[in-house]
Amino acid sequence: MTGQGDWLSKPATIEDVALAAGVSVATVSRALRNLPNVAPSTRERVQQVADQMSYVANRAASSLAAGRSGNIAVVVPVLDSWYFAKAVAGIEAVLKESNIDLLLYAVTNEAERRRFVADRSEWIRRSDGLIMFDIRLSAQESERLASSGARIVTIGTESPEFPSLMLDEISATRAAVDHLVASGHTRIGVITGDADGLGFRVPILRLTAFQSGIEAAGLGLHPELERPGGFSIDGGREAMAELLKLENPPTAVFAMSDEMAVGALDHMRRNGLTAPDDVAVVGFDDNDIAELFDLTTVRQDVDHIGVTAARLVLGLVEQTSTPSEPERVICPTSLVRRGTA
Amino acid sequence: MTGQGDWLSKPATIEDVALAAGVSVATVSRALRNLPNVAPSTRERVQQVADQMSYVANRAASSLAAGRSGNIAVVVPVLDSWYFAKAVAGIEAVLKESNIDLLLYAVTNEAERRRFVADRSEWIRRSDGLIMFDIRLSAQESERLASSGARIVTIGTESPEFPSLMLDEISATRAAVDHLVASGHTRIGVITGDADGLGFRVPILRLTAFQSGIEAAGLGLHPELERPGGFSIDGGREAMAELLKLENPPTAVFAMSDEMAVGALDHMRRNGLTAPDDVAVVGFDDNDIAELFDLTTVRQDVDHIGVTAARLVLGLVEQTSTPSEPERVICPTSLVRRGTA
DNA sequence: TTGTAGGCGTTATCAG
DNA sequence: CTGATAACGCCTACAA
Repeated sequence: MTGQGDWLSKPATIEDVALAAGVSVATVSRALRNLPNVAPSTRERVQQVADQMSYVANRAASSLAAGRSGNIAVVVPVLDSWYFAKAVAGIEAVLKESNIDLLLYAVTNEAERRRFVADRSEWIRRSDGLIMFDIRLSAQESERLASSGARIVTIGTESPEFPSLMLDEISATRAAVDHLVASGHTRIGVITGDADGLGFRVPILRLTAFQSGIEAAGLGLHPELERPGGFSIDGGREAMAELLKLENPPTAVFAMSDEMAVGALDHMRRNGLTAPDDVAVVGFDDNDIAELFDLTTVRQDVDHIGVTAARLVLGLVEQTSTPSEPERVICPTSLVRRGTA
Repeated sequence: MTGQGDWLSKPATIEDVALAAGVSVATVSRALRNLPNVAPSTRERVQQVADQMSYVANRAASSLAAGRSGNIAVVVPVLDSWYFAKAVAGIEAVLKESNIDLLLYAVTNEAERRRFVADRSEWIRRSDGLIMFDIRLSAQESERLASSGARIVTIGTESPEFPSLMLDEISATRAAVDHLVASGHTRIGVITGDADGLGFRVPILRLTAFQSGIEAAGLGLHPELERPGGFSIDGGREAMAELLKLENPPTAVFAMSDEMAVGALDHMRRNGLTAPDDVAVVGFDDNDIAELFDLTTVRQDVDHIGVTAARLVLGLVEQTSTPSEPERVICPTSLVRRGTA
């Protein structure tokens, strides 16, 4: 029982440390933050005293004085999905190294989205930088955000003002479609996605790519083969049900997420159908359950996306000057061939 | 194009508003926070001026002055798992209503855990309250945290100092075991869990309950039937592989999470085995994929857990006095009977 | 290398 | 009901 840890039950302030170490608060501040111009011996002594008093700078105070909050905000449309959970995990890991905190916001529907961009200054000033996933921004909105001094990295969306991370949706989707075409399929369906009218950009890109792939293969476009699946298992199930009810059902289906693909497969199984014999299925993501279903899918490295995004914001925060041309990172994808297609 | 929104490209301060409204900063502060003792007319005018200047209080400044950070920290052992993602989503939804921010920390291994409790003051003072999931705390550690003034709600763990949320692990597990026993099984295996030596309390409780269930049924305890699965799909797969290699393999298996159960099922399928004919399987959680695998499992309402935890911390933060007896909430579970057992 | 002191933007106390 | 005015705890020129 040492008991020397706590300081009078009230947190020690920088002044307490200064007093105890026999130096000025300025020196303590510099010493503890590893700034230059501090004698090694002084630094060490201050360090020790601080440790002994278990001193830790008051975040609010230093934020106020320094003008930086010391945290990064992450905005996602949903939390409880494989993709976002994984991405956030990647971000957290990076931020932790820099001792900066992660503020998490969910913008799950259009109403929240509007409020979010409307109250921009409020959110922006709670953090030094933002990572926004798939949040649609009108030209005016992103312009305003930028002029509000926001440091933002967008994922799944692009705007002229901010650096962004995207998959090469075109070639990713084309890989899936081409694979299906190469397997001899001529009637290919697609399960698209959106969530609560948030106007995701990604499914639009994928649909366009899908269509161009179909046309490139000399196959006609059939709107009835395009069904929304809401990026959920249930949605995938229903979409597949609709597709199979068609007079002339597809022999292959591309789902824009593994969840939807798995839902589709489940519907098939329940009706005694199997992939790829009855209908071939390709998913997107390569999440944990893809392997369980032996699902052929387009893999993306979500962890890497999170890590990269985090590094990007940190870069944005460090540098004072905004680069003329915001960086655009394209993340790689690859087709994982398994049993369903 | 109104253009009246931004204020000189620099955020307006409370003083700017006061000046523009012709009142003192004190009045502005009171008016905007809906405190009493402000003339309705005054309040309205201030409100308008503030809106027009799109003024929003500086979080750091008010935190410093008020002594409250305005955010709640959530500490989880992993982010990218169904359970935690879902729980955090529930928490976020509640906090959003109170306009308080969510700080997310992952404490994924023992080293991080140690650091976390060691630097307690640092974390504690970044937020007004914490929600800790499954983080093991020694008596001394929780004592210190409490005396550091931490307002904590624990989930999956209990300590004398803090309110907590737990499942009734005993009866939940017993429901699973009893179901298996009732189905005539006499040799029942269990796939346990832990993650990176974090010393989860939950799997220990479940194991104890499992054992007592076995004994209550008059069946002998067989240590070789207890296998760790690390709460992952792969872990479940391997555990089942081990169990099946036994000279006298179990005819039924209880897995402490659906992930592990599904992994186990996958291993069986690959070896031409099916549930429940070859081996009956019961999982725990009832997550999204449980239904896909027609998995009999113990359901818990994770969203509700998150919501309740959030309300608890908020309560802790509001009230100044700590209640003598920390609240203990027991969340309900139920056995969902499907096809695998 | 170190110290002094002004300021960061709010809140809260205490008069008026 | 409203207005001064100390804190709040730290950072950062500027001096020394």
